Amino acid sequence: MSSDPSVPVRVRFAPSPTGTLHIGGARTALYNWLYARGRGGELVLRIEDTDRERSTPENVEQILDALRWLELDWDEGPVSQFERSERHREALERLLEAGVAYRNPATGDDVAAWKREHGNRGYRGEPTDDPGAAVRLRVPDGGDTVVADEIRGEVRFPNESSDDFVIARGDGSVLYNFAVAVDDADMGITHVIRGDDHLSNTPKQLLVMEALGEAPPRYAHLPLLHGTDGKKLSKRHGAASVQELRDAGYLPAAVRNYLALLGWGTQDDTTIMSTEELIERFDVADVGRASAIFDEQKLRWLNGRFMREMDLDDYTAVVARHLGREPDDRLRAACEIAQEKAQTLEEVWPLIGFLFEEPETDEKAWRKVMKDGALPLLSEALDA
RNA sequence: GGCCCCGUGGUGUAAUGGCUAGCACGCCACCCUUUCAAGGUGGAGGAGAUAACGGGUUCGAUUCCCGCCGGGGCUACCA
Repeated sequence: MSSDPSVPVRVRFAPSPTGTLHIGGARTALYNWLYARGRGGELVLRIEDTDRERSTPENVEQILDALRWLELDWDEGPVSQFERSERHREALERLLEAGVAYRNPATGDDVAAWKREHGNRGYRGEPTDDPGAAVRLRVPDGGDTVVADEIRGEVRFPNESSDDFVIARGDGSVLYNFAVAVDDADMGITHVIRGDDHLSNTPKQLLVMEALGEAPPRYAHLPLLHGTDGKKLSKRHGAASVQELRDAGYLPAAVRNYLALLGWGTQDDTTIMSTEELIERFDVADVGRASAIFDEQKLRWLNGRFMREMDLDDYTAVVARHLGREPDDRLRAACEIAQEKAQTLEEVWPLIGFLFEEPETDEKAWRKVMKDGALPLLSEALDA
């Protein structure tokens, strides 16, 4: 991604704590991290928790936990967006006073009705004096709002078809698209790297920044990750969370490598890369435009490669931690055998477990095999 | 419905206005191995009417343009 080298890169990862971090979010975090680390820039972690209904401390902790496991560190934060409400309120007041934003009581149904009468043009409402009404931003009637995207090029959104959208609730609390614009500007974010699902939100954020007199950052919208059903990956569709990957016995380094390859590739076909190499080679401008499907088979293969390349002491330590055992000599000896076979940490125990615990005898199976006097026959063979 | 994005083998990707569209995963076979893996070698698979499909530009298009179909996103006083 090209940018003014005199301005240090400053990116942010801004998840909303409405559930666990799934692989789509993890990839977004990774790309931001790789980009920042590759240019000596900074990564800010911001928690988009303005939805008080769905945001919980547990979910925030889940996200931090996932990030730590992935070994993706950040330079600032976590910053709670909700705790910045004073700043948001100030900015909102400014727009209200300038007349760029106005209070309006219209509901979603009202807006839909208005649009039906106006040939689907963007909603334009009348200001009201009611201090308890929601606040909308005035969208210009003509022209386009254009998003200069590093991955997709210039994307134009005709203003005429955009509604005057709500930026604050009747109680004065601000909405997502407003808070994001204010925060990105305030925090001096230079590059916004996020999922494609935000591309349609970008003109709104651009309009807010313009109203505020702020210069916009650069944008890069990553293609979304889809499930095998072709649908957007989400928690609801059972998308794998980062902690599930951990429990399944994948190595953070392998996950980083795999995730990096989901939407991005090297020109020379290099597949297996250390994190250092990833940092050196990755550029968000080289990310593809098409959505990708998460393929666990390739992750397994990649993970196996990483596991086999570890030295035995590290390997034993990692296995011990996964199993909740002590990395003693016995485990080390067992690991030596398992290392060439296992693709994931989970696969290690089935391979070596018999060395640590008495195997259970399946009575039914035993009887089935030992019928017809097989036992004396075998004993005889053993003696001979 | 409106606005927007996307479309290279099953999956992830690479290169390219012009040799047989490359690589990886997966799949098949063989080798190695007491077994299973791992590893090695080779192969099938993108219809010799190949890049969803149909047009166009061009001497020539997967690559540029248009259309269409399909998938996806946004369209909340959610994020």
